Amino acid sequence: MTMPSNTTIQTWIRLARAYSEAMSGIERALADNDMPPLSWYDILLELERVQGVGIRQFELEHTLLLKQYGVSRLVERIEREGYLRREFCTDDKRGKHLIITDKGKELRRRMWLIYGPKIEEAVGQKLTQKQRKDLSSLLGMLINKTQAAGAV
Amino acid sequence: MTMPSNTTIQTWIRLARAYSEAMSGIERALADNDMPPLSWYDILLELERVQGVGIRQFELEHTLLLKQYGVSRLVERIEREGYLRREFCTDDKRGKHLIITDKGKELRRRMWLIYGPKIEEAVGQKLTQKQRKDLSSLLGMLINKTQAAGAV
DNA sequence: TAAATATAGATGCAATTGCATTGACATGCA
DNA sequence: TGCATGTCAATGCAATTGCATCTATATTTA
Repeated sequence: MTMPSNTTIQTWIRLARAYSEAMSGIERALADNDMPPLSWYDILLELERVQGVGIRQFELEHTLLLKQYGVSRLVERIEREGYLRREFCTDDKRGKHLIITDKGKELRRRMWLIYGPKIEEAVGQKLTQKQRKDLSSLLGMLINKTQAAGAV
Repeated sequence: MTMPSNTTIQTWIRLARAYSEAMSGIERALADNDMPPLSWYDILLELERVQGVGIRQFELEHTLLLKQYGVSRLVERIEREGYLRREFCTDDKRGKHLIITDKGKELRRRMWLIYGPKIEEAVGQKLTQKQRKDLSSLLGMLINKTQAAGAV
């Protein structure tokens, strides 16, 4: 593998910068409103997507790019606060099914009221509709498509 | 502030995904080659940019989007391994000047041999030259321009 | 089927990060 | 000058993360 061109380097720098600026703004806004970190939102959204049937921890690893022990402990904390339940699997006794609680749905909804406007501020306000489509399309080319689509 | 459109949401999701995939690949490659995390590289590059005159810790906070205590401790660890020196400022006795050592320059160079090809893999290989320019330009519109340009 | 190997998830311990506060000095203002 | 306020950096303590390993169960293979 060869070295990147200057354009490639600059693109990477800006990708990192754009992401980091947006993300730190989001995390700050959540913390300022006494909300948990964004990772909680991502988990809760995935659980809400599958509508009650539950999801396995290892599925979250792949979907959210987390480490195995990361999921295990994150989920433990979220469960401790009552936003999800862990049920033993009947078909695979090693596993757990994760199921969002009503309280969890409510938290996700409240987090979105903070998170949504921050996305709009960081991305929506800065670009025209055409520019957003172009950017989305180009970013799509960088993403490993064997993975799931991903969460807001 | 209003809620984001679907296009805005998708753009944000892809931005996060593209960044996270690239970054985790980079960190994994560095760790696999017994190198320190990318944050060390960013610091060393900034120090190398200013060529011996040194840089203040608070400047790194803004340039690298780090917390004050984050810089303080990160720099302490890097210093402990001999990749930079901290000198007391004469003009501002509260402050320290950070200066990269020869060993630090050497480490940065070796890290680039891992880092560079990973950037090429994550960005360069996935896009044409025109696409890279377009992407860079669109990402540039998301970035808060009052901040410094940023590091590789 | 028994043994070998692989997978799901948890956990002890060390390293790192976050939060709040502190100490030391600098700056602004009366 | 003398005090109030602001800034630079460090640090104690709690929370989180990383790494390595462990237990339990599933799957493969001979």
